[in-house]
Formats: sequence, C-alpha cells, structure tokens
Amino acid sequence: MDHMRGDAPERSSVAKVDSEIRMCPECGSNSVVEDLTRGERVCGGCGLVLSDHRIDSGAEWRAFSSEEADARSRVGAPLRYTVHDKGLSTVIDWRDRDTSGRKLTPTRRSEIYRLRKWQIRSRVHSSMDRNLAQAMSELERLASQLGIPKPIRELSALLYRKSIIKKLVRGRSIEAMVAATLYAACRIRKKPRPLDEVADASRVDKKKLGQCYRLLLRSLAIKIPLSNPIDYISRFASQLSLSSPVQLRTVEILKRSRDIGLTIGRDPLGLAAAAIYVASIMLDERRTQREIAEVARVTEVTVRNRYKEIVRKLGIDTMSLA
DNA sequence: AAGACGAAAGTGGTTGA
DNA sequence: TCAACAACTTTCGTCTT
Repeated sequence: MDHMRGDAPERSSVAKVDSEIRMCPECGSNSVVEDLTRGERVCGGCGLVLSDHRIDSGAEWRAFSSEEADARSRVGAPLRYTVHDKGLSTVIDWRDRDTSGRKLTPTRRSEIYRLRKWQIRSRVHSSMDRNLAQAMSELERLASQLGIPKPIRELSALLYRKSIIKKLVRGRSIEAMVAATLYAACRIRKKPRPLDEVADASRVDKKKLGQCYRLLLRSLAIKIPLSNPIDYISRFASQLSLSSPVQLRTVEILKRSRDIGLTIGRDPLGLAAAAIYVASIMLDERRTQREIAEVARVTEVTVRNRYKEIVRKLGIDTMSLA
C-alpha cells in the first residue's frame, strides 16, 4: 500500500534551515556563529543565544503506525536543564559505541564527550551538585508562581549553570541568582516581566536582583537590548481586562511614538503604561492612572509624564479624549 | 470623594573626566 | 574614583470631575 512506504527519510529540511538562519533576529547583524562544542548558536553581534542544546531530538524517520513510532523514536526522556543532573543519572561508558556496538557519528561523539565531561565535573564538585539541586527547585517554584512557560525556564536554568561555572553565585544568594537568570531569560525570549514582579515573587529585593542581573550580563558577556514596551501590552491589557481593540490601539500608539523618537531614554514600562492609558480613553474603556500604574509597576507620575508627551507630540486632541 | 495635576526633593544607575 | 546627570519615585498641596 502506498502509505506504508516509509523508506524516504525527510531530512532535507535540516540543511535548508541552517543556511537560512544566519542573520540575528535581535540586532540584525549577519554574524551568527555555530558553537559546536557547546551546542549553541550565538550572535557575534549582540551575544544573543539563538538556540541552545541543538541535539536533533526529532525521530529519525516518519512513522505511519504506532508500532513503527515506538520502534523508531529515540529512547529515553529528553535531556533537560531544569533537572539538576540534566536528567541523566546513568553512567556514560568510555567507548564511543552505541548500544548495538556501532561507531558513533562525529557529531554524536562530541556530544557524548561533553556529557561525559559534565558527569565527571559534577561528581568532583558535589557541592555544585547540591547548589544546582537547590537552585532548580527554587527556579521551579518561582517560575510556576509567575506562570513562566517551560522553554523559558530551561533557558533560565542554562544561564544559571553558566553563572555557576563562572563562580558568580559565590557570596551571593542562590535565590537572587536564580531570580536574575529567570528575569534575563524572559527578556531574551521577549516575554519580559517587570523587575519588581520578579523581585516580589522571590524573596530578593529589587536592588539585589538588579545587581545580580547586571553582573550576569557582564560576566557571561551577553547583551540584552532594552525591552520593547509592546511586549508588555498583552499581559497588562489582560490584567486590566481591556479589549483587544484597545491592545491594537496601544501598539499603534507605541509604534508611532517610537517613530518620532519619543521612546529613547524612557522606561519601557512607563511607555507601555502611558500608551495603554491613552488607548483606554480613546476607545472609551477608561482605566485610572492608578490602576495602570499598578500593573505596570511604575508610579502615576510617570504614567502622567509619558502620556502628556505622547498626547502633545502625536497631536492627539485632548478634547476628543474626554 | 476620587482622580488628575504638577512642583520639589530624594534615589540608584550611568557616564565621562 | 568621583561628580554631574537624566530618568524615575516619593510626597504633597491643589484643581477637576
């Protein structure tokens, strides 16, 4: 039967994708490089980690029946960074053979070398192991309280591992570093949360958290651009139960503000709040400055100042607002 | 009475000598 | 390393709805 032919592996997409993603979506520079030893793609321009952990986790062939799927899927749970030993508690053999005794491909081999190195390291530094275990449970707690999706938690966990290797946690609280990596991960993935929100959810004060965050950026040599006010809108709008037309209008206002240079040097949170305020009045779903300031974690004064600027510079008729 | 307004002084981070 | 600086916060009295 026609549909039983599973002999044509669909692997052509791999090479294609690789050549396409040379440009960094963040800074636009064309200097994305592959770091095979660490399994990452990193932008040479801004340091953004585009994808980490690039093990081909897809099944090898297409499967057309459940038995086939069982037979062809790769064995075992996926590797995860949020588990303190990467979910890998078996010992890796020193021979470069797979279970059926075949030689491994070079890529697979370097991957195994990496894991083996990790295993030895973590055995030698058992204190680091304990640190990680504690950190990962804190990360889990924090992230679920803030409703952070899994992929971002994984990125956060990866950042934490790096910061431990760089000895950043020494003399600082685990909680503070965990919170900092989570905050950073959210921003990298363009789902930023206000610093205050993260600080409140952890038991770390805002100042410490900010210090850890900046240290993280410096030590790991990563650059995270200022957050885009637009990335806050959907969250804030739903917290304020505003309709989607208001959201759209808000985004529109923010774009126009940016175009005339009104946003430079301004706190993205304040801009987001002010734009929501204006849009909410325009579309007759008014919220008070107080309410908006609260969800955006800025003061009413800031909302006021930004919104005054927006109204003036964008030429919005104040009379038609009321 | 609640919301909006704006002045004035304080805070923490950045920048440039 | 230190001072100047810009943006934001805090606080508070006044005006508007």
